[in-house]
Amino acid sequence: MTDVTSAAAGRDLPHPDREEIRLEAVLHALSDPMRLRIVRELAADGSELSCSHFDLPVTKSTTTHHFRVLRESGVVRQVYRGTAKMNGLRREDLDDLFPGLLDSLLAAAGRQYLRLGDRA
Amino acid sequence: MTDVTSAAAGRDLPHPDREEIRLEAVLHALSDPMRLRIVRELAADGSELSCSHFDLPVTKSTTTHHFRVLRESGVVRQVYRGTAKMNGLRREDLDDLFPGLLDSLLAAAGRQYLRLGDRA
DNA sequence: ATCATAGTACGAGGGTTATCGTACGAGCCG
DNA sequence: CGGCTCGTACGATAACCCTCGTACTATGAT
Repeated sequence: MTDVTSAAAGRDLPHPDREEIRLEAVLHALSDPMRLRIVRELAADGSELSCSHFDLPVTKSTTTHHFRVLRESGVVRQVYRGTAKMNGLRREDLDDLFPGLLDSLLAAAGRQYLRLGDRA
Repeated sequence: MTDVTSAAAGRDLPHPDREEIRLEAVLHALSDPMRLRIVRELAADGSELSCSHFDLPVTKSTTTHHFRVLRESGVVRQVYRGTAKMNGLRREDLDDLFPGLLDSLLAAAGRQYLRLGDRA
């Protein structure tokens, strides 16, 4: 049986409630190039992605660290599914708290990418 | 004679060119509560304000530090006028680089203020 | 010239961050 | 079971950041 909602989905991780999300924390999370890149890919894809889907130029431990920062700041929602940990943007929560902000940020990041390319 | 454009206006400070402004640096600058507060006041007022106009709960040296971060990230433009140092938001530059971002950011900050009040 | 005001420079303290490496745990597959 | 992959935990390191105090410069007013 492969019920996604069963306990087989794995232990769950601490997330801030919507009301606990702070703008400063979100901006800090997004001020790191690696994390901004993760969020951009997440937004481009639209669905949930595993941590290992991202091919980042850092080690596994560092990757874990960045995803934790994103989760604890309220930017992403993380769920275990089997051995994989799936990551999804908390679009609804963020749009509710800060209407238009996420889209502006993604647009700004996209523009800068077009302007400067990959060079960090 | 009180010509504002004369050399009497004082030495000038290094600012990043518009094209050099990086989103990550802007987000980092705005992720500090003190600096976010400064930017909010600056936006609310609309005109240039001196450093000493702000009544921040930190020392003068720390205030100097925060304004430098804001200037070096391209968020504000600083100009000496007599003994005062005037600060203005770089609205045009930011709007050109990242259309809508500053307004979204300010709106988000305003919303959070209404929601949570002053308590940092 | 004297003094007050606005801000700077420098150095230090204490905290946080990004990064790594190695060792470990938890699900899956043969 | 045994091994593979995914991700975690922990410790270490080096860099960075916010804050302060003290000493200093520069401009304007008396």
